[in-house]
Amino acid sequence: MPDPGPADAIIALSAITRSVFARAAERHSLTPAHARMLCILAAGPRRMTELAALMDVEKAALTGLADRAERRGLLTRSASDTDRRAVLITLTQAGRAAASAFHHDVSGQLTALTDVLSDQERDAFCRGVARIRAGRRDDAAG
Amino acid sequence: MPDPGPADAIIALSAITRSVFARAAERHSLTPAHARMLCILAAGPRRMTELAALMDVEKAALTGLADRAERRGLLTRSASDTDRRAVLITLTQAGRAAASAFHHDVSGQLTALTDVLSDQERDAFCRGVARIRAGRRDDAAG
DNA sequence: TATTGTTATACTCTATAACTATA
DNA sequence: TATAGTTATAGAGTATAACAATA
Repeated sequence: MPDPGPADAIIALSAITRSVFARAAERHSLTPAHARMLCILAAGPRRMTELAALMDVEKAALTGLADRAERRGLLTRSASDTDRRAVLITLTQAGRAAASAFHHDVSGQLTALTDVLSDQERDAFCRGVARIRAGRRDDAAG
Repeated sequence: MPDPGPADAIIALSAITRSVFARAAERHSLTPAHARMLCILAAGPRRMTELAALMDVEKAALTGLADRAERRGLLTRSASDTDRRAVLITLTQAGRAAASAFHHDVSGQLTALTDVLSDQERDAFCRGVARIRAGRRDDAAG
């Protein structure tokens, strides 16, 4: 492998992130899947189907995931006002606290990784990722 | 969230990679865990303990993972010449072909993501990641 | 008819603890 | 004693298919 290339860079960065994420979840007594779910729900309540799509899992898989999180007191189910079939998933106070602590931990770890970069390099990195994300959204839309 | 920052950039990129990886694995009839294992083994045979460390799972978990991959004809176990306790995991021809096809697929998808960047930006991104990786290795060493 | 969520079922993935064979 | 790998066990995560309730 003479020239790593952008794909290998992304893969390597992802492996690091995966590891950071897994260890942080363990520190906060969360499974990686629950940690991911909490981070999404931190932005606000979601319906089951909506949350399943955001997590990229089947709705049937989400039922079990939500069951276990509910049993651990991280979230609650409630009825929707407008659609009697729908269920609204909302974080409990404990769930919000866990989401916040976990996110703070992970963010700190990941930000620390970029300490080796100059301010200029760090900005360039962030801009590059923003462009990639924007390009991907266009892809999905078009 | 007024200023995304480097942590959010890394998290976003990781989410994209996760999705690309999962869909590619599905296309190649591999589980994500098997795909990951094949990519590591593509570099050469490994002992169970060694492979478990590289995958960041317990050796007991690797036994089942290797069992299923062996059953699917992706790898073989063989005895080590120097240590009669050790087992050497080697890809079969089918395993090498699957690893190669999967890696090619994922690399293509990820490289395409960076098409929205200029050559200069892409180089800056790769250099940044290389620096982050180097910093992390120093961390682990020191 | 289509959609929302659950249940039923069957795997895969994972960790912990206990075990064996070897070093 | 320590290490390499397996087995036993238990639980989490996931998908597919079938279902009830509601739209």
